[in-house]
Amino acid sequence: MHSIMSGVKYQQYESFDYAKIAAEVLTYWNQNQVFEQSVAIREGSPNAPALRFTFFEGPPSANGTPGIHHVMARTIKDIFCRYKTLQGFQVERKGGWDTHGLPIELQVEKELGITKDHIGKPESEGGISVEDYNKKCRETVMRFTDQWNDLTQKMGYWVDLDNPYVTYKNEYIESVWYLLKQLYDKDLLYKGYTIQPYSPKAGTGLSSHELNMPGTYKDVRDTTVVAQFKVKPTGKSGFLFFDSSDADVYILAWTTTPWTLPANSALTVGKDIDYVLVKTFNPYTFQLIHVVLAKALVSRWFNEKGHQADVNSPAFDAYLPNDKVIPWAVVSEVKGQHLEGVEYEQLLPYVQPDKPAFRVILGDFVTTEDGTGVVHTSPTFGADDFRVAQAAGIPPIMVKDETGKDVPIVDKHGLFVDEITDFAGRYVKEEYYSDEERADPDFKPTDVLIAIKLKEENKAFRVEKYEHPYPHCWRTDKPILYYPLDSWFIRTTAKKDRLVELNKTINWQPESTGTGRFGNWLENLVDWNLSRSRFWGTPLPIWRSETGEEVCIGSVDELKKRVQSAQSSDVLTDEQRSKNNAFLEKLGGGDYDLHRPYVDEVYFVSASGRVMQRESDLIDVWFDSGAMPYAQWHYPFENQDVFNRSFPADFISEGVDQTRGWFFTLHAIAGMLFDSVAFKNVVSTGLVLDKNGNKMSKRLGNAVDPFATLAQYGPDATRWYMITNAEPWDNLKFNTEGIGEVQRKLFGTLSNTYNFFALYANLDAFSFAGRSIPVAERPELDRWILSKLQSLILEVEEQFDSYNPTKAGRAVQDFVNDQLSNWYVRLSRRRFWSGVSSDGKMTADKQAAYETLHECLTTVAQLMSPIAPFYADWLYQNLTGANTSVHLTNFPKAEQALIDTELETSMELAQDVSSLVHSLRKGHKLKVRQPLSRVLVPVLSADTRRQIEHVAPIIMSEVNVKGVEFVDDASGILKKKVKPNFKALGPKFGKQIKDVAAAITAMSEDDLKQLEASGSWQLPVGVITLADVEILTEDIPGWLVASEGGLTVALDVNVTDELRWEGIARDFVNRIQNLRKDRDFSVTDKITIVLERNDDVLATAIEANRDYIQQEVQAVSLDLVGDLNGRGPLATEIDMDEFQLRLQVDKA
RNA sequence: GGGCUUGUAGCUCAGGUGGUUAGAGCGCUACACUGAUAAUGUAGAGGUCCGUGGUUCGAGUCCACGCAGGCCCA
Repeated sequence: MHSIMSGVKYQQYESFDYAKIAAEVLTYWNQNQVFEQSVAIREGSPNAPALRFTFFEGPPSANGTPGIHHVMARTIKDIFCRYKTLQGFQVERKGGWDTHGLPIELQVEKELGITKDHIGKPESEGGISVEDYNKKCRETVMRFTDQWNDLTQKMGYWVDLDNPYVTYKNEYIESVWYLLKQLYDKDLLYKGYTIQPYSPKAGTGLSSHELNMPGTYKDVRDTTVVAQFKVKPTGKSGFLFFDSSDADVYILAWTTTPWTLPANSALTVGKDIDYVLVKTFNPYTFQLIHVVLAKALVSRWFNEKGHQADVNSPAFDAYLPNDKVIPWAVVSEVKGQHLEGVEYEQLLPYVQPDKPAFRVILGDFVTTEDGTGVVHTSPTFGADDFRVAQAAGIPPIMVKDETGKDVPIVDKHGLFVDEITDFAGRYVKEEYYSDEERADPDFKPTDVLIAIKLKEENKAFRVEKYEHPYPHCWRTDKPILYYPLDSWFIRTTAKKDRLVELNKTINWQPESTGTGRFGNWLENLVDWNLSRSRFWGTPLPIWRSETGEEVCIGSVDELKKRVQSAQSSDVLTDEQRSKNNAFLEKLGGGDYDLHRPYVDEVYFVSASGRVMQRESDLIDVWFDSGAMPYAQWHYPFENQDVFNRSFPADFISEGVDQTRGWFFTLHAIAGMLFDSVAFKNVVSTGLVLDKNGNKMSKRLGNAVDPFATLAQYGPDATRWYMITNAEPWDNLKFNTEGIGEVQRKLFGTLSNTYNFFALYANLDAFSFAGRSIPVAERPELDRWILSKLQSLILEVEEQFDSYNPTKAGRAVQDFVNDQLSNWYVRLSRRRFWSGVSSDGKMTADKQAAYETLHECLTTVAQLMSPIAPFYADWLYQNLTGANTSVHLTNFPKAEQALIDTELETSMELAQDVSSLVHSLRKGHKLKVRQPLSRVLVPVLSADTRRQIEHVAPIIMSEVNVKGVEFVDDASGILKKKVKPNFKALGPKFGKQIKDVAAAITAMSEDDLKQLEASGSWQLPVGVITLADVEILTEDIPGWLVASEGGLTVALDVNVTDELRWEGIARDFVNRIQNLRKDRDFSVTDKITIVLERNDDVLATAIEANRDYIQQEVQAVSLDLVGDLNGRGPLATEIDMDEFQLRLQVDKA
């Protein structure tokens, strides 16, 4: 931007550099601490306590660089905080950093060139101590803080970065521990197990990312079994026996892991899958059987040659053992949901469950892609199995270990336990045996032995080898097992109903995320698995003895007391005692650390005199972030008052991907411990995609650099584009060209409008000092734009209040472009450059114009300031001249009294009529500079007539006609047209509507007159009234007519001599103005004109409009001479349509 | 595979409760304006409203089933 003319009231600019404007405003904010002020000025007094609006910042992780989507997310947050500030609320926003978690650990592993296995190993083996490793994590996690802070500043996100909460700080962890202890005391924190990938040979669980490493999945040939589960004849299963002629009924289930069959406790079917009962023979025992499997998979297991249409086909009787083709026939068909609850006999009854099991349940993961459409379910060896079994109340098959604890039937080495008598001590996977053992000719894998046993017992329908991909441990290269591993859980299911209830009080934007995605998630809640087997995170504050005595620690003080009391017992070893001492010393010195390994080296003594050690788990980082409402204030150890006044949050906003992340953890903790929501309003935002709709990724190179974007376009246009282009919850296809468009369209127009104002205001030394001309006394146009302005304020306020920044922004944009710039300013231009009365004072009209435009611009600056904070401040301060930031003002209050809907309607008619006239002129090549005598507007109602009369002068000047005339019905020259009003006719005539519509369209003019006169009209099918039709005029015979949307105008295109002369005069003025401009004359320079008289028509036209011309071009003289030759070098020739102007123009 | 979501002009998007002629901006074409001027205005062209069925006198809009993209979860 380049400022010209300094030392005037309103700064004028030659050009606009929006990025530079933002940078200057940022400096201003920082120098004047505007953000701090914006919070401070809303501080209440004892008599008038502050209205508070609480916002929670979802902490970003600073271990990566910020992307353009962060600009989007933070713009949303910023908008509503700024808006509420304008509304008079005090909005404190504490920043925060998410510092724990797997991504950070993985990054550190990568940078150190190590794997998880190296952590905690001695250096001599190439390892790194947990202490050093965590130190590295701590350094890494804040590495890009500077970049983040820089972005925060440059994009104009107001948040307190000086006192952020940091999740790795001791105070934060202590608060988290407090919360965990609260849960523990309410019996909402317990130790259970989950099914996880586990490598028996490595003796360790694998994380999902370890499972995703390349080469993990390998094709293997496994022995697979279709097992026959014998149905018990009960009321539930009766229908299966109805047609089975006393033969046994079996449900078929396929498994690629036969070793899990002794742990079977349920069969899972799909609710909507079709199943059939098939009569056939077992291929190994040749017994007649009836089996149940999915209809879609019949052909997978049965040979088409054996198909019998009839259940009683003689083929069944003719069947002999070992016949190649086994006959089969479909007996009946049933939906999966009707199989639910059917009971069956335990397949391999080695171990009895402690609750009823062995029945059919429903699961959403069942497919008919392969197998039999029935899934053999063993809750100890499958994650899906575990989940559906738990939901259906089916117990797992477990045995007791030596300490009395429930354990699965396969031990941690991959061996069957003693209870599985036939296979006790055998590895479940043949790959776990050594190569030598497998080389023995008599060696048989356990799966095969199981298959043989099943065949012999008439429990196997098919045994076959099958090749499929199976995950392997990347360390040992052996197949993994899905295996139950210890985990700590939060019993969210216990509070599910309350969480669902509380959710209904939250205002979700968009609503569907709350009712749908989040609501469904709550409805199907499972217990929250807190455990993570990692190093850098909040340690689980639970200590346990070998016999299961437990204590949960809820504060540093409690920890200290526990350690101290342990020191006074004689149970600890010397080493444990000295570790404890070391910790106590650090605690005393204040330089303690609640992370691993330090808390692992703290030992308690239980009531029964046993050593207690910390459970090695860390907690899910999501608990960290969900704990921020409390932990950010170190609640309840400090700041109880701050917490109490700022909980729950009024507003939060994050990406929709956080639904099950932050949104949930906030909600769960608040609901379970405080019986409250954590937030009242939430905006979940969509993704920022590239301009082709693809996900942005650094790898693909289509990621947009936020710093480059902000540098090129400035933050205001960038923010405005992001907000107004798509609603925040829709995905945004980010295209930088769109920012350019916003810049030209909105900011360019607005800047031009401001500059226009400044130019003339400075010339006239206008200075805004409130409304000196009462609005009621201002011209139509002023009252109209002020009315529009009030409507805009209401609209913007409503949209911001309902958390829709997109509609708020679009409303401002429409006002600026369509109403203010394109109509108000364009039509008012003349008022700004004329209008000085004889005594040199401004006329009231001009004063009104300045005041009106000024008010519109300052109000717009306020309305747009939440979205475009820098530019709005710049504009506001330019306009007010005061050194007061727009962000410290109060949101404008709409003045209802100024809203004149009648006037707004009138002006709309003026715009429509003008548009139609332009269209007509264009069609007849009559340019606007050629004056015409009149437009004719047919009006059927007095209202419309009055409304247009109001704005007739505006129409006349806009389309350059001498008059606006009306024709009404009485004139008799209108040709009317009638159209059916379907909305009214529909309910009345229903199916007959087509006939009615045809009859109405066919009405003659006489018919129409009768309808108008009597108010009703008889049709063959019934009576219609005036309300059932729409009557409009579309034509005036003999006139040039255009119509649109029920409005019709006719234009008198007859150009009289006078009109023609005036048109020529206008053209002449135009050419002179061009000339003035070419010669760089100043706006105030007076001139003399000498014109050669070379055409009579031209001369007549000039003479006839001499006064007008001289005034327009500020000519003190206008002489027509016979011949310009010889009058000097300044003579000019200009083409003007059919004329050739030869003239000389000089400064007077 | 499940839940949620999106699909309207070349591009980005509007289109309360169903009403017969589906809109805007950008881009494109033409013209105008030239005292807001690297600005501005006006007009025009441009559509299988993702598809198929259904409900209805009438569907971009309601219902069902699909197709394609996206997010989350398996």
